[in-house]
Amino acid sequence: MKDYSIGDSEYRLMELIWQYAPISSGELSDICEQMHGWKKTTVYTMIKRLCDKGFIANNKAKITYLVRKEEVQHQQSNDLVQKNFQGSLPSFVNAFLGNGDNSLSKDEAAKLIEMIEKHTK
Amino acid sequence: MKDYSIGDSEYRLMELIWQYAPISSGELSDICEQMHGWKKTTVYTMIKRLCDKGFIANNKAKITYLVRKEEVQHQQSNDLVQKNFQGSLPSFVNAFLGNGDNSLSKDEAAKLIEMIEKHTK
DNA sequence: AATGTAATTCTACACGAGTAGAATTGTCTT
DNA sequence: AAGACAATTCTACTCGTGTAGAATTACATT
Repeated sequence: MKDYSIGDSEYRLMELIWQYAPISSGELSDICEQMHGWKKTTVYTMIKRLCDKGFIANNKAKITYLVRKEEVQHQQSNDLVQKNFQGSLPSFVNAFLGNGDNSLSKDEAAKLIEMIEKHTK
Repeated sequence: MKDYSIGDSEYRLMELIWQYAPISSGELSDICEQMHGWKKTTVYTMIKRLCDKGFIANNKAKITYLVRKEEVQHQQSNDLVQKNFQGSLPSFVNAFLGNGDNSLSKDEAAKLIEMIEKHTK
């Protein structure tokens, strides 16, 4: 299993790449300038590091991603639940909902229950 | 709202503190030596940093916690879901469950559904 | 070939977290 | 008071990440 550890800013960059790929590094740096105020060298540094980690590829200034967002999210979710809740989804949800300060809409509840049923053996 | 950012090892130490508090720093360092192989100065360093961050207090070598585990977990869960899933619990659960490789027991499903219903408006 | 611009790498500094040795302080016992 | 031992702080080094200027390379246009 790959290691999907990634920092905060790197993840924000990945989100843009997932959204726009394939995209040129130049455009990407422009977008980051707009959205986050990052200097272009900063963006290039991050691009390089993400390449080194195997998240993306950069061929002739065309950026493509090598891992899908779903994979990363899946792994990160599981890591967190594993680390903080011994892998128990109910424990996580319990912590997430807390005491009434978080509540769900009808629609969200329906979606959740449907997923739960689908994944129950 | 307080900032509950905390590292991996620090969290493991917190878990012990939540479990055993109030406990002396000496005992704590012994336990850490056993469980994690940490040198006592390492433990004292972490204790100090956790004190500085306001997570715990150290009075006359008696360690007590200042924030409950539930608070930290609640905040961390929400941070993650906010950052990666725009606050949507269904999106999180969807990523967590993935494609069949994660499945729930009858019991877990029941617990989840109960919680969901309780928190649905 | 010379120049201009985009792309990329290099280098560097800062900060938090992980780790731990050295030094210091505190306290208890004799 | 002196010595022993526990408690604590200081210092320091390593990594990953965030950030960005300087330098270099690549390419296109004159």
